[in-house]
Amino acid sequence: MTATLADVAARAQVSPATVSRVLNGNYPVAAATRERVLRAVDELDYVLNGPASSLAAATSDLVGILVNDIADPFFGIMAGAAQSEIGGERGAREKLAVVCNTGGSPERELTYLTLLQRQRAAAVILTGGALEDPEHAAAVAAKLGRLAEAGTRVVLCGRPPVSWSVEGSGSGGGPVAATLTFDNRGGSQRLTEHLLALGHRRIGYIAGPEERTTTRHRLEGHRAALATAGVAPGPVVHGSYDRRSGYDATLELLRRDQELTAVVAANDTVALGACAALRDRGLAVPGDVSVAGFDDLPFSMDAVPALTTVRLPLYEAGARAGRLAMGKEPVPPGGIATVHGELMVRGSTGRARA
Amino acid sequence: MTATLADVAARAQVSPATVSRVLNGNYPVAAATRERVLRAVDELDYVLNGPASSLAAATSDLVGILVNDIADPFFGIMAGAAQSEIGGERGAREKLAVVCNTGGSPERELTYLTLLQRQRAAAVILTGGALEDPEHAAAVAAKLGRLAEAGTRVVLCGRPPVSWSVEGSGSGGGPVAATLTFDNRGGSQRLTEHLLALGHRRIGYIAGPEERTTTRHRLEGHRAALATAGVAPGPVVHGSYDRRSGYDATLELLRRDQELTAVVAANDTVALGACAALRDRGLAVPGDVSVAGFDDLPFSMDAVPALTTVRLPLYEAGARAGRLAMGKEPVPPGGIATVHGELMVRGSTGRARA
DNA sequence: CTGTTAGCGCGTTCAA
DNA sequence: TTGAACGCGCTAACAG
Repeated sequence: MTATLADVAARAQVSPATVSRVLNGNYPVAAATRERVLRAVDELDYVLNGPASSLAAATSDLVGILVNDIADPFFGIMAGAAQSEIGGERGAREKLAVVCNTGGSPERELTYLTLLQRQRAAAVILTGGALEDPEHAAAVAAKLGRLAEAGTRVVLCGRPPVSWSVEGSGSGGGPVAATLTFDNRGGSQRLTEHLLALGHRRIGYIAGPEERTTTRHRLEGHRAALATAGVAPGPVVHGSYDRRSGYDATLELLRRDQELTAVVAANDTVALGACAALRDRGLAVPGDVSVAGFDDLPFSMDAVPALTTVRLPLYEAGARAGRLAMGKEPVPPGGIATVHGELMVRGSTGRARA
Repeated sequence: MTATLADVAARAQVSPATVSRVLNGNYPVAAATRERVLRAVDELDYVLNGPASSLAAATSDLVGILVNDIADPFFGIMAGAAQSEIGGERGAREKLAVVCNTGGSPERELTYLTLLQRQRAAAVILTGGALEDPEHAAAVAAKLGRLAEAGTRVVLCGRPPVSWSVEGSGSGGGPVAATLTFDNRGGSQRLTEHLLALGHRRIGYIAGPEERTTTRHRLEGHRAALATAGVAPGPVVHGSYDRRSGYDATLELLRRDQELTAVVAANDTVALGACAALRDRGLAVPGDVSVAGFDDLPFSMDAVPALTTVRLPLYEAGARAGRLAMGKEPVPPGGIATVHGELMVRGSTGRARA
């Protein structure tokens, strides 16, 4: 049988309460007593019963990190960074930082939130773009409200603020403790401006999945740049955030406009697919067609040619979200901070061909 | 305040026990009663208290998936696959599949195992190579033993079987319910044979971190192929599993042997770094030097030239590990199944230059 | 500084 | 098919 607190107490000849106190380290305990207790713990291979502890204390040490696609380094980097800030909490109660993969499915997102609510999670971090379906957005907002009520800290990372219908009194920022939102629109706009400056006038755009905030914002930035320059928008194709999608979409773009001189992709992975498609078509990058991505994932630098893209400080943002979730860092004014991207000009973009 | 089982019972005018029964669906309950209870649950926005439930039932619905590096798709793909098999359990008790990022640190690995033991996890999946340090291996084996004793199913995926000192009676396979091990040695051997067949005789090798099973097995396969062919081993450099490491190691290899005609890398990411280094040195791939990787991650196909590598069925293996952890699939004979890799010959390897 | 006393919210006997 | 009673293992008052 597994040893319990009482067993340890008996062996150390103290009361269960004392054992609890040395384990949690929240109360003063005589050094000698502590010593004895720790020895007993060791001898019995005692491990705290998490559920019992959580039940009694009405809090748990679970922290959930929701990601859309765990196989995508975009999320892996953020999640890993957040986790490293949460796990390392020395001295205090060890938190169990845990990542949940929704696969982009709205149902699974809600399921995971419910499961975390069940566990009375200490905090929840939602990463990446959100679905724009109003019904689902409302369901998530409601869920987050209930989590917050129960004392769970909710942090958003790389996701726009939740629109919170102010139905109650003016409690402030709704259920979300802090939001780190990415400036997808601005980054995308600067990227397209870069292409325009290189003389490109016929630019195809490979957008992400429809109904997603990230997709829309990046597309809006692109269009804003075109509009400002008085350039007519080129063809747009939607797809998922993977390489295959970029490949197929590029062929479709070429079908729609043979004269394209540049392709802007929803992200780096898609951009790589685009490069592959162009090569297979016998088109040189950037000689015939320039290609640009977004995010600046590690592999983008190694592509041939290296990818022009917008660098998002994913690690830093994830780490900050982790600290915010742990209450280790002050919440930004208004609860919202915008994280900006940096244009990285590399070999995949060049002057437009005549 | 959050609603409790008792609140629901009061509203539905039944006993708490009955509510528990409809929620868990393990006992017969009259349809009309169930209906009333479910309505009450809905009206009160009731969510089961996980800790209380786990305490009473002495089991939890948490399943832990340990990975070495969550930002690496190698692990992301396996973890995502496992999670998808675990999450979708319809009808039964919803499991919370959760991934824990050890970052390759032995301490964090043990910490996470303890945390999962605390939570009385239903199952634990350990993915990827293990550290070969005997002390740490023993500590992990002991931990797994305690987990198994407490009823946690332990599954290994992409990791060699734990050597289990048979100290007790012949209980069989030790604490591990099932092991899916990758045939790193065989795959590596076939890869090197491929290079030998192309006429390469001076082959550099970029190994992974020292003291890791994956590193050793892949290196052994490589050496076995050389020995069989009677070819002298070339230079070997160790590094981490990232692109930078591949870049630096390649420069070092060239320093040690100017006449190298091929470089074998610990994995695809490292291979990409190697390609970059060669290019920067003015060497063509595969014209001057052939390059090969391992794993066949999605981006490897898109590299220029596309990477010759060994394809590991990561998704399938992860999914199978997930099913094994859930007891949805029969354990392989002896508790151990070997997953083989497939040699993928692509553009990055060619005939050795004269 | 330490022991005693109550529950935390739920699952699971036992009866009915 | 349902209800009553007990206890899971621990923390948090309150004494001492």
